[in-house]
Amino acid sequence: GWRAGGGGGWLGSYIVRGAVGGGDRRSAPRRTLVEWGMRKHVLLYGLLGGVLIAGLKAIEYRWLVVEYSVEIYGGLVAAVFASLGVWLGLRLTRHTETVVVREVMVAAPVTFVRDQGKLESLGITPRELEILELIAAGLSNKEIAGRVYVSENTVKTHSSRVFEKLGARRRTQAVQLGKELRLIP
Amino acid sequence: GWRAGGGGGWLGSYIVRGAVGGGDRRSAPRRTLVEWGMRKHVLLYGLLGGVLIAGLKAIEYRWLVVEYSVEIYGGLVAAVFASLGVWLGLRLTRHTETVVVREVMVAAPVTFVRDQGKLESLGITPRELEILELIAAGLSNKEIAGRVYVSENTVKTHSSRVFEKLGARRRTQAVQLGKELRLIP
DNA sequence: CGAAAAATCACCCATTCGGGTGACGCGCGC
DNA sequence: GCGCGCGTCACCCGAATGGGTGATTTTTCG
Repeated sequence: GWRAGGGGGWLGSYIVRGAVGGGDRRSAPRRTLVEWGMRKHVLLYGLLGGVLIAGLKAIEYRWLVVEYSVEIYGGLVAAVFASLGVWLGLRLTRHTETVVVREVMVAAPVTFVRDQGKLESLGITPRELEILELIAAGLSNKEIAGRVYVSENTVKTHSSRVFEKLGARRRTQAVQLGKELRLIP
Repeated sequence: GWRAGGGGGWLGSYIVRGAVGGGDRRSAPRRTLVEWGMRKHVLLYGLLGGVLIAGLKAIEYRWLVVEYSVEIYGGLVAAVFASLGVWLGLRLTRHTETVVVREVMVAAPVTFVRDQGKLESLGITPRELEILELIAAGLSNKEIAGRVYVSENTVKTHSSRVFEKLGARRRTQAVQLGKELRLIP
């Protein structure tokens, strides 16, 4: 015969110490949460051990053949505690996440900011810039004149001035330079 | 007394089956590697179990008081298998990584991708596209002619065709449309 | 091979563009 | 008040551009 009470208590305390030591090393960063989880696990573990012992003791007086009880008992204990160990191990490391931050190139919404400094340094007036924008939009001088309600000659004057200030000899070149210098989007 | 040989073998085979089942469910994706690791673990596990049984049997004939051998045996088995279970559980889930992809807004190096579909649907030839690009760069027909080693008349023909295909009436408009349609950067 | 597509070049004509000059009015600051 | 910057407009002229037609050569592809 074997004494269930003494065995159960001894086993329980032993496992408790082992489990606490292992868990504490692995989950150092989040101490508070893990410690609570550990206690819960330990309690559950000891409880299950006690239930097992009690169950085995009850069984002993009913069905089991005495001659093989040691073997069966050892096997059951090993199997159950091994399973519990695996389960506990999985529990302990279930939240061990390795966060991998991967930077992904995302097309940034191109917010155009006009280079006011370059604008002033070149001496380009607001009206001239407006004409340049309309030129960049692909409008002819006549169309621009109609759009801003001035004569075509005025548009030509403005465009000539802005070309001169940009150092451009053609309107396509002016557009190209204007985009490069961040004067127009 | 108890029979170490029979007990060891029975325990070993039981644990093996339990461990294989658990590991197989959790690590389905990387089957080959894990299966090898599993076998290693299983072998190690069984081996340790056998060693334990053998050790216990040897100990039985030397020091231990027979009356308490069952209790001690059960406790040792439980402790060792519980530890092994924890260890095995940790092993099995050690590489469980949760990859968190965090998208970061980065000033996108504007990778221009030409819209080949629109290019073909409009029937714009490579040469015409080349001329359009040079127009967008702000070059005159004469400059383009010198750049690509053809006569100015040829450049005019190409530009006329590409204007017609784009529905543009001026080169600035053609440039604007070309950029909108993602034909030129 | 042979047809279709692409590339090349020429000529003509009208429009647009670029450059230059001159002028007028308006608002702002010295 | 006067100068200055800015915006406006006009005229002239040469160059560049756009549009059309026609033709030849080269490349591509069935």
